[in-house]
Amino acid sequence: MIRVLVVDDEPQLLRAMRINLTARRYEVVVAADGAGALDAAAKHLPDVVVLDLGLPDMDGTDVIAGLRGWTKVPILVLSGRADSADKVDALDAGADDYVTKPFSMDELMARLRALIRRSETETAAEPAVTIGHYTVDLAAKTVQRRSGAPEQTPEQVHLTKTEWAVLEVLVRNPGRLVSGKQLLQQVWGPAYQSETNYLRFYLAKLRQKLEPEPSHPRQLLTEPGMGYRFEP
Amino acid sequence: MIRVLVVDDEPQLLRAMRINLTARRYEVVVAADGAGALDAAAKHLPDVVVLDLGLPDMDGTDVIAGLRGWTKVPILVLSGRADSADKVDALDAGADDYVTKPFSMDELMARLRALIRRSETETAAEPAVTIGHYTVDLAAKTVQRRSGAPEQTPEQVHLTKTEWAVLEVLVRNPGRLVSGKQLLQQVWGPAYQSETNYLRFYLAKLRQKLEPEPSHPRQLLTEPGMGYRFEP
DNA sequence: CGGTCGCTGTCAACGCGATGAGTCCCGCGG
DNA sequence: CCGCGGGACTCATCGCGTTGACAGCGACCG
Repeated sequence: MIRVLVVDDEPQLLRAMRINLTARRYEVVVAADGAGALDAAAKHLPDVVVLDLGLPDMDGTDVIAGLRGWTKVPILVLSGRADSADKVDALDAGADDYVTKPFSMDELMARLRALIRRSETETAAEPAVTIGHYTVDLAAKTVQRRSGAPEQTPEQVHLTKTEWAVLEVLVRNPGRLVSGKQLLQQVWGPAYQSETNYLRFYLAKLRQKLEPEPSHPRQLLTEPGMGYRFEP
Repeated sequence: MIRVLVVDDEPQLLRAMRINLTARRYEVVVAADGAGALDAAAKHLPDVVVLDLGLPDMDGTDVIAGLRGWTKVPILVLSGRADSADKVDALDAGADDYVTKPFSMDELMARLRALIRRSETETAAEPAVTIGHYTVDLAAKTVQRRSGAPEQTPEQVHLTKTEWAVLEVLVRNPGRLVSGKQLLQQVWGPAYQSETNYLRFYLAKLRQKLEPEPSHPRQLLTEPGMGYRFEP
């Protein structure tokens, strides 16, 4: 869940933000002043910060500087002042966006999405799955031996294009049964529905490469007459 | 030098932008319509795009979509329309910021700086990597022989522009598989998707220049049917 | 209880596509 | 005018995908 730190001294605005953000499935952390904002940021490590510049205890740019001293978290600034000099100061201090009050909540949410989208692509971390003695990284397309695995197992395993395609469909449906027809269509295209020998062949290859005992698979399972299943 | 693509159909605004950007040491490329914008982006590979939504030939969000199809370059949208629905549409289409006309040039420049700052921190992670007997410095664009390397290897290696572009994409994704399509689009632009012979040619050149045994690459690896991978 | 059928796992061989390397041509800049 | 880098084409080679055959196993039926 994406965590948003909202910093503002107006309870009404805080409340409105909390309602809107929660409704959009964000996790919300709030702070009412600059010191509280820095504390909350350090404690909760938010994914994005919405910062009102008109805080009672600190200057807005100082809050930005305090955050930028140790984190690159995206900062969206709210301010009642529309003066362009204020905007330039805040942006050059390290803010990523600047919205003047009064603002449209839809626009604010769109700007938040834009910021989150950009910071997400930086840290695009695809979940890694473990099969047998190996760690499978779908994004990097790598299979590495896990630490603690027997020495004679290869350090890295090479999977071919089709092997990846089959494995990916199974791994993306963890614990769920995938019918043979569904697998064939996803990997080979809609025209392939009955070539179950392809599946047998590639499941055998995957089990040989990944399972400790290929003849007694524990994670790449066959459901006779139904299909295949990846058990995480 | 940071390259800015400015897309607008008003010559006056183009002129003003060019003057301001040039004065601030940016390299400026301009386009007057959507088709020209996509062409110019593919040809010049700008570091940031300033895009007017009111273009004569295409809808603004289509231009954004056309760019986002192959590049993550930051996009700052200019628009005469202050309607929040327009802003939401543009931002959700992939824009990073939205400024309504008339605007303050100082503010626009500050917002550009904020976008560039963020995209720089994304890409400027590891400036130096080692390949074979050489140290590759992406920032300085130099390849130097490492200490301890055999004497007969050249002290310095010269890479051409395209060679750098290919190498850079690979090195910026260490250990991850990069598909041939992705490489082609990032280096040659969106129109190139199937010219895999270019890739073979330049990968061969890079391997000849960097790998100790060009015919048995150890770090610039081919994944048959899938793409290429830089192994750190 | 035995036989047969259907499904699955395994294996070897073939053909094709992708890859790597070589060569030529063209445009551009010195 | 020449040299260099980039693009386009060709060809030999290798690995992968495809294909078919065959054995093992369990279920169902006679």
